[in-house]
Amino acid sequence: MDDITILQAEVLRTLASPRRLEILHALAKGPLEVGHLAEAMGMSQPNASQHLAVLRTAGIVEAERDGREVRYRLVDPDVTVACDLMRSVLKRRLNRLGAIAAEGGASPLLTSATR
Amino acid sequence: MDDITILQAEVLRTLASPRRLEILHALAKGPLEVGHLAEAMGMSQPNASQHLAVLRTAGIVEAERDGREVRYRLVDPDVTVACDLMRSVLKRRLNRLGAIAAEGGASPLLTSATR
DNA sequence: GGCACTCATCAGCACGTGCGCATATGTCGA
DNA sequence: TCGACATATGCGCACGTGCTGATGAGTGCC
Repeated sequence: MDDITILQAEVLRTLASPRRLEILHALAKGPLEVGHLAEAMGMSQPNASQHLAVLRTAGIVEAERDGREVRYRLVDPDVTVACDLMRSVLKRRLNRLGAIAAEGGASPLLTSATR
Repeated sequence: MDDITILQAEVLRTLASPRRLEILHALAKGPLEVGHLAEAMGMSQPNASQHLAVLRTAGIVEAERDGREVRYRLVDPDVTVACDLMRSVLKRRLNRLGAIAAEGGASPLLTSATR
């Protein structure tokens, strides 16, 4: 099997978490410390630290010490560009399918999203 | 939490499998039947069918009966565009980090890919 | 040095997922 | 209708993952 395919699957699996997507979305606006991040999105500090560790292991974010705080930032904006592209695709789809669903059509895309 | 974020996480989770990425890659060249797909990538028929069911539930592929065979195709090439974009980003990274690793530097991106 | 604070890590549990295997459903030809 | 083929589904097991709670490691202030 292709190495890049396996690597890509790992990165995708890393991103396949609403929490981590939110973290990326937050870090896209600028670097943040662990505590601020945890408080901003209402998760426990260990949980935030674990998610950040996962993102760091995947090479998506990087850490930098500043006193007793640790500031995290995005390594490469290109990954988030791909994410935003997918995001916009899904947005378009939601709008299109939402219009269809409004007149009684069911959509597989929404079965789990609207439940 | 944002609905689109959750939806995106589900789609990413659906794609976060080397097998399914290979399936997408194969379907990108054109529609395929379940048996041909299973044989082409050396997986059992039920396994291929399950992966296709997952992709179909996520609205990434769609099925069409043709006699006793079922032909699967991509619903929207845009998703694969995002995938290819991420793929090229990773390729660039691999090349860049490979050059660094050649002179002794370690990289978190490669820890799991080269093991 | 001692204390308060920030972050990382560990242990444990609940839950989901992928796989092989067996089997059900659907479709065509004789 | 019966048999052969293509696909889908259900079951069970092994494994990975996310969360909580507790603890350890690093840092700055007194």
